[in-house]
Amino acid sequence: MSNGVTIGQAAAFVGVTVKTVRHYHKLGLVAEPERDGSGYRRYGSEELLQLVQVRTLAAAGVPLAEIGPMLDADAARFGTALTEVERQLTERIDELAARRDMLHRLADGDRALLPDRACAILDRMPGLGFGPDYVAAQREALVLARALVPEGFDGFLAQLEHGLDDPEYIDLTRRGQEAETWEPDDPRVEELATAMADRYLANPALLGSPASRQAWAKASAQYKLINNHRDDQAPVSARLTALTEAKLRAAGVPTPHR
Amino acid sequence: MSNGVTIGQAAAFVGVTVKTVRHYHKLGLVAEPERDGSGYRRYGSEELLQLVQVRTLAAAGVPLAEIGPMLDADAARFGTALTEVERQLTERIDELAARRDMLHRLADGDRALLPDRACAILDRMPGLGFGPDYVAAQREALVLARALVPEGFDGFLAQLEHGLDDPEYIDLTRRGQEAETWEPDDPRVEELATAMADRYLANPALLGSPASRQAWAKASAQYKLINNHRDDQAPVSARLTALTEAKLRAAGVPTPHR
DNA sequence: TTGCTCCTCACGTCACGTGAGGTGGC
DNA sequence: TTGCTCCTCACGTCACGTGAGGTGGC
Repeated sequence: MSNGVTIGQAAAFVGVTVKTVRHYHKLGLVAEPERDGSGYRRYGSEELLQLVQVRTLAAAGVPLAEIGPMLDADAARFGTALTEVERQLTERIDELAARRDMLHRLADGDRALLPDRACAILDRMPGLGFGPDYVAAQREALVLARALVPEGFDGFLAQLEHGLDDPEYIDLTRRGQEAETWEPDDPRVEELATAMADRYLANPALLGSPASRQAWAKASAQYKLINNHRDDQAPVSARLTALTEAKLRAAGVPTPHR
Repeated sequence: MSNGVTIGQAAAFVGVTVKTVRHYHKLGLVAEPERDGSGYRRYGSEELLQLVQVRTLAAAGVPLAEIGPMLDADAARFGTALTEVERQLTERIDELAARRDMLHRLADGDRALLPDRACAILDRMPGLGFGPDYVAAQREALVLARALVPEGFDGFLAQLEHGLDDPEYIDLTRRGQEAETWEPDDPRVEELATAMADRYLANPALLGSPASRQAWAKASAQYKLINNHRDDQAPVSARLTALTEAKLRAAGVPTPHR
């Protein structure tokens, strides 16, 4: 004479565990069905419908505490709530798809931290004669720049791209690399700084767009930090940069204060 | 002189809360960075990379307890683990997309419990002269049948479809509906049962395919339950069904025992 | 009789979040 | 000085899961 299905069958029907069904009962999301002679719950289609409703909403990410009120609301408000949940689900799906792409970039660590455009720049450097240490330092600087001054990042990338398209600038930068093996007071440092400043003045794109320069001017503390980061490992480069900036300022080009 | 970004900047960079970053430190998933003079954590690109790695894996659904071992493994095993995680993510995404479709069906409750084919059958019924109570009862029976005897469900649907394509059968069934207003011992019940049995014998598709009949024969307990479910609300129909089945058995057609 | 399902109740777990109570930086 | 960020430590929360200790059905 027992009517309806057991809790195990009901759970299997909607694809959850028995514990989950009991949990929903405890929270009052699904009405307790009648019991049979042995005290077993017996689910009819009424409770099965409730169970499917709750599970569908829960699986879509709706917090259990919101599901009760949703099901109690009238059809109109239930409908609008459903569309909203659907929108959020679509958002979640898109986000997960983006995460999947991110997993791909994780395969080689660097790419996870930087956008493609930045990776492309770093990828070009070894072919242009830059050593691994220099490229690594540039990567660190890019990562910190992106974390610290996101609004100036695109301009920074453009600046670097202009640099890699300017053979004379590349040449000077490569000599700057070698400078690390010189004594800090080597007169060639001063000489190289002058050549660098001249090159900047000859090709102002290397200094960045006005918008980019403004973003960095506003973030002088961060600029300092990113430079310090490199300077700790490369004292001669630090002096070279300082000298070059001084010469640029002398020529009327504003530079973030160090 | 402080090197690196604060915990808040690091958290914003990877898109998590400060608490989450501290949580990862507590679990040992991200190395504790150096502290500055005030005891503040200062993140360099090294720790930022770790943070991005952990977050990317965690956001992809990898349990935190598994992330440590994954990152400690060599590149080859890390790679295979990554592909596996990627596969699972794709699975999750597909599942969420299916959930979204399910939400759509939830908009009108019935459709969430039954596949399209079953809904189509129920949708045809009102147009063929069946009352809302009868359609509702059929819906309940379908829901229970799907939950209880999934392997016999498709056959059950086919049976119903044959019924809706047989005008004489429809006519008899509609009269069965009216019978609910008769006295249980009205002689017309007997008469109708004979006509029903004759119709079944004239159009054996109404009885279901051999495979379907076998599935239901094996599940006689469930068959009983589904019938009882309806009979509670419709005693005359119960008698009508019993009489019809008796006549079919007398004609040599096996019927699940009630 | 054995194994499977069911029952209740209490506690555990996972991935953080909340809040207390306090200090440091612009 | 005010508001914002940072610090630690303890406890809370959400959606169940685990396990104890027991009964019912084939």
